[in-house]
Amino acid sequence: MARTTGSHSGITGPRVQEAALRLFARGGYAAVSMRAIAAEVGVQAGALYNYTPDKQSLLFDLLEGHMVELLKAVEDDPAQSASARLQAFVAFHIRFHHARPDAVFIAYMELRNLTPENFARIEALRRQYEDGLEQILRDGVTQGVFSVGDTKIATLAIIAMLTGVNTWFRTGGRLSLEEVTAQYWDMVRRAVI
Amino acid sequence: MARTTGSHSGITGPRVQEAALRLFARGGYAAVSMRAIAAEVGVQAGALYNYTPDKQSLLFDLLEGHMVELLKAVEDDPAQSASARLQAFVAFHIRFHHARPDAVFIAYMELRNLTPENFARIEALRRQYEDGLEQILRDGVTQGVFSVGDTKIATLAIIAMLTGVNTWFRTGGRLSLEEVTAQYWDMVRRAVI
DNA sequence: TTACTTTTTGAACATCCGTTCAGATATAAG
DNA sequence: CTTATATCTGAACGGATGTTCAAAAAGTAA
Repeated sequence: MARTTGSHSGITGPRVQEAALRLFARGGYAAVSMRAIAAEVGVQAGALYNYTPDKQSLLFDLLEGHMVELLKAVEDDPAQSASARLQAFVAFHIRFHHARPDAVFIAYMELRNLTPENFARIEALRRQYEDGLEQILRDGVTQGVFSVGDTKIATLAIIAMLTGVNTWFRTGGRLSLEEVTAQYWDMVRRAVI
Repeated sequence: MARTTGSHSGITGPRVQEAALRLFARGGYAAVSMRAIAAEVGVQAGALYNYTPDKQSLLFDLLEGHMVELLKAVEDDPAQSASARLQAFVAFHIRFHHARPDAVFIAYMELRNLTPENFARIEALRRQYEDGLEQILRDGVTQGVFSVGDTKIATLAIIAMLTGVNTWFRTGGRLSLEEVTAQYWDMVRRAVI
């Protein structure tokens, strides 16, 4: 046998990405074999190479796709007050990351498995995202509504704090995501205002 | 040939742990072979099994050792003010983690490579550490000096924020570790007081 | 039906994996 | 020096690894 009934590139391609994302997040890049990804898709290992030149590209494409999506989704209206912009950022970050736990996990864990060139490209995208938050903090300081010693440190501190939600929050727990977001916003607000 | 000149258990044992720590941190548990660890020590792969029953135990012992050391090193004097205790915790956390970047990295990244039983044991130790901070926050709230909506969330937020220092801070950069610590303490203080 | 393209199989490649163990060698003890 | 023990080597085990590719099957178009 060879080609299976109903096989189609437009279907298998995304399924390969999804399977790789899920398995990389669960077991780690190095621990997941191409055969395991293929089995998840319901295909033999050789067929994966119609959709990726190699395993490394599979990882990089996932990370790059995640970062590009993140940068596309984040919004900032400099016309609004710095406080409102910061609140919007906090809510956005928690919501966006909560919706993609696997991609977020991989984006933080598998950087070391990228080639140096690929690593640099992902890092540039991450810095771009950080710069968006730092600009809000800078504007707030300039306008005299924020009191922040070092905006770069505050940026990294806030992002680390917000991303941490993903490590423990589970839907159906003691608090809703909205309640959690309110709590984090309260802490962020007091930390910088 | 077999036993090499100067070979000794008291020397090789710790060297195996150190090599495993360094290599796991750099490449990830799954990506590091026993042969690579052995090469780092300057020994053949078979010799490693004089010091660990298997690769899994090597990882678990590293994580458990790190967590036990962390719990042993953290100090808290309930007789002091909640604010002083919190400041001491912030300074301790940053200092302790900065001194052990590899162990910290592994402790956060390789949990998924532990067997369920080993994972549960490490998680229990981590929770114990978190509980120490939460107790400080609770006491502060009880004494009316802290204003925290949810002490559990605040605990996780603070720890995530502080641990994040390890991902970017490098000695010799723009700021000293003391300056960074002061900045973080400022943010933590304002977030909870 | 026929001709052509897209997609997948299944086997093969060389290489690496964790782990075991008999035998060899260094160290320590008597 | 002899004996015993601790330590390490080197080879071997079955199996898994990423990747390639000719051949086969399914889909598409006439």
